[in-house]
Formats: sequence, structure tokens, C-alpha cells
Amino acid sequence: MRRTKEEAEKTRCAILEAAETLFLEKGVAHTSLEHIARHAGVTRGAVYWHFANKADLFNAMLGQVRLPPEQLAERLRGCPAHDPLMTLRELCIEAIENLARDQQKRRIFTILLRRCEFTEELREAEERHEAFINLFIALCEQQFSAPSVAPRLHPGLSPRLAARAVHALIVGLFHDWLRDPNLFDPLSDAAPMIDACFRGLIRDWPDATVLTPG
Amino acid sequence: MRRTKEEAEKTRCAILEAAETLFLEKGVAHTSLEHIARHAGVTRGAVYWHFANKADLFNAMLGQVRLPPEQLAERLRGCPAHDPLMTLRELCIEAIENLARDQQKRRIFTILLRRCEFTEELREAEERHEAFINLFIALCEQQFSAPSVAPRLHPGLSPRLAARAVHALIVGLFHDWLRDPNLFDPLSDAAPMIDACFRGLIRDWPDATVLTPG
DNA sequence: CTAGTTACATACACGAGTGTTTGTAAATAG
DNA sequence: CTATTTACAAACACTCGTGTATGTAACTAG
Repeated sequence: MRRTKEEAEKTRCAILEAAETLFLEKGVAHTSLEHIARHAGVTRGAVYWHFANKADLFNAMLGQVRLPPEQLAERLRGCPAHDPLMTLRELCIEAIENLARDQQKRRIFTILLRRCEFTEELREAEERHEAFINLFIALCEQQFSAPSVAPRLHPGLSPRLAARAVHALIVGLFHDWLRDPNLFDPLSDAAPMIDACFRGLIRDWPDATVLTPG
Repeated sequence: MRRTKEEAEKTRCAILEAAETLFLEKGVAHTSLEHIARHAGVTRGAVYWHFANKADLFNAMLGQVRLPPEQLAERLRGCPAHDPLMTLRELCIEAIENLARDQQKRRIFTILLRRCEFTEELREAEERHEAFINLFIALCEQQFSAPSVAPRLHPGLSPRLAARAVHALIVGLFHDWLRDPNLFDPLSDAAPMIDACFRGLIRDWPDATVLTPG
């Protein structure tokens, strides 16, 4: 019973959605292609038709969304640095809020952080992801190295260290919040936390009231 | 060829060590008991003699060391709160340094953070671990709630939020550093980063030079 | 209209992993 | 010194998962 192209695309999406659901629920290694197929209402034949194997399906799933590291790196690279710190601050806050709003992104990032073991078959995805992380850290360090910024760092801090701290905070917030979404509310709490971080890094960081009017 | 009790204990340790090595290398789900047995120079018979199954072996491996959340929570609970913040600060720094020094702890925590999927068979370990995390966050919040501390929080921050931020930073630092130990040097960089965090949270946080003399 | 292609379902072959059972030699208790 | 237990090795039975090969009905191009 061959389907039309639209229908085929729908089954492809159904498989991707089933994979997302089951990976999140049971972990990547503990989910078989048979499980995925059944959950999508098809057989493994359909899965192998659309994807070469589990790693390929996994990569396709990741490719559906832009994950925070990728998004941060891209937007940070594209921004003119007229006010490097404020740009960075806003991007960080937006990244957190963004993850909270986009349910699919949230699920997929949870899979990446807590539901998957990076063995050699998934190494490609891992390396791609880490490359974006490293790029973000490098760009972040670059912001802190700007002539208008570096002298304002608190004593004992290098641009390098400041960049590490910012990234660590973001990662930690993601990790904590994905583990337990009740820990804090990204939409209202992201800004104060990020501001606290910058305030600890930069001497003359302005008051929160200035930054978040209303 | 039955062994003496000492020898039996040695094989038990060999199995635990092999599990640690292989879990770290290939991930928990991707490591079979056969792999572990072979790597330890025994057969699966020995593994099943000493441990009920993979989950039991995993738990025994975790039980060998005190992981950061557990250690932090315990020590924070046992401390008299004569100066809550300084105690907290020192514990955080020590936790990071400690992880850097203890190779085994480092490997096992890496497995927990990056080499394992928490499916239902490992749920017990996960819940135990999370309980310590939540305990640490609660105790941390308690420190920030002390009458001598709460008024010193920067405007816009609650003790609750401050506790979340501290924990997020720690988790992020662990996560980043375990991913790439070259990112920073825990022994020299932990203090400045933690201080930066506290400085962003507490208004009159003292200078780094005061805290880290020499 | 029909030849080829598409989008699967079905079936098969195979290995890998688990849990259990059985065998056994040496240590140990009495 | 004998009986029993210990600490495994070896073998077995079973399931699960993968990859591939084959079948097939409907779509589609000419």
C-alpha cells in the first residue's frame, strides 16, 4: 500500500516524533528501532527506509532544532560589538527563556544532557555539539577581551576565566532546570541570575532596575 | 580453584575497577557484563557471584566514593553557622578542588554526568543522587536566609534564587571541566570564580585579596 | 496502459546479552 | 579427616535487537 509523498513525509515525522518521545522516556541506548516503529504506528521497514540506522535517526532528530550552544554561538558571532556585554547578557537570557518556551527544543536538549551515552556511533553528534560550545566560550572570551571591557573586570579575573564562568552558569542552569523545572522560573528568574553573574565579574555593572524596567 | 577470602575480595575489586574503566570508556548501557568480566580477567560467573546484576554493580561502584553533592550536603549540614557564607564558599571551593584531586571520584562523576542513561533499572541511584542535590540546594538556601545574610543580598534576589545560582555554577563548572579538563585549572581558578559568584549575590562581599592571601 | 519506482510490511539470519544452572577444586569448619 | 561451603568457570536456554533481503501494492512518468 504505497503512500503519496505527503504521507511518506508524515510517517517520517511520526518516526522522528516517536524517537523523541521514547529517547526522552527511556534513553537512547535503551530504545530499540522496533519500539520506535511501533510507537509511530509503522514497522521497522519504514524506519530503515527513512533512516540508515539509529545514529542517523538520532542526528536527524537533533537537526530539527537549533540547540542553545549553536544558537548562542551563531547570534554572538553575527552581532556587532557596539556594546559587547549587553549583547552577551541579552543573548544568555534569551537562550534560557527560549529553551523554556520551545517544548521540542527542551525535550531534545534533555535527551542530549541526560538521556544519552556518547559512544562511538553518536560521536559525530557529540563533536558537533561540543564544537558549538567551544565556539561560544571563545566568542564569550572575545567579548570580555574588548578594550572597553577588559579593564572593568574585577581583579583576579581574566577574560578567559570570566567566559568560563558565564558558560558554566548557563550550563548549570540548563542542567538544573531540565532536571527539575520547578526549581525556578526561567522567564522571571533568568535575568536576575545572569545579572548577578555579570555583577560579580564586572566592576561597574549597572543596577538590575536599570536593566529590567517595569 | 577456590580462592581465599582475600583473593575473592581482590577479584571483587578488579570487577569494580573494570566496570569503572569500561563504563567511562563506552557508557553504562553499552558495556556488557561479559566485557567487564573479561577486562577483569574473570568470567561472568564471578561477576554474578559478587553482584546481582548490572544495576547492583553500578550501585556498588557509586558507593565506593562520596560524590560532590553528597559531600557538600553532609558537610554543610554538619557545620555550625557562625559565618554561613564563608563556610559555604569554602565548601564549594573544596568540592571543586577535591574532584580534581581524586581521580576515582572524577571518573565516577563523569560516568554519572556523561556516560549513563537513567532508565528504571538505575532509578534508585539517580534518586539517591538527586536527593543529595536537593538537600544541598535547600541547605544553601538556608544559609542565604540567615538573618545576618539575607539583608545583604542584592536587590532582586531571594535566598532561593541565590541558592539556585550557586548550585548552577557548581554543576556547570563540574560539567564543563569533566568534559574538557583543559578549560581551566580547578586548583587555581575555583576560588576566583566562586568569589565572583558570591560578589554578584552579596552586596558587601570582601575583596579576593582578603580571602586568598598570598 | 504499462514499466518502473516508491514506500513500506514481512520474513530471515545472525549475534549479543542476560539470567540460571551445573560442575568443581580448593578452602574451611568441625 | 571428612563434610560442607565458597568462589568461581562453563554451559545452557532464552530473549532482544540489528541488518538485510524479499515481497507487494499503489503511485507515477512516459
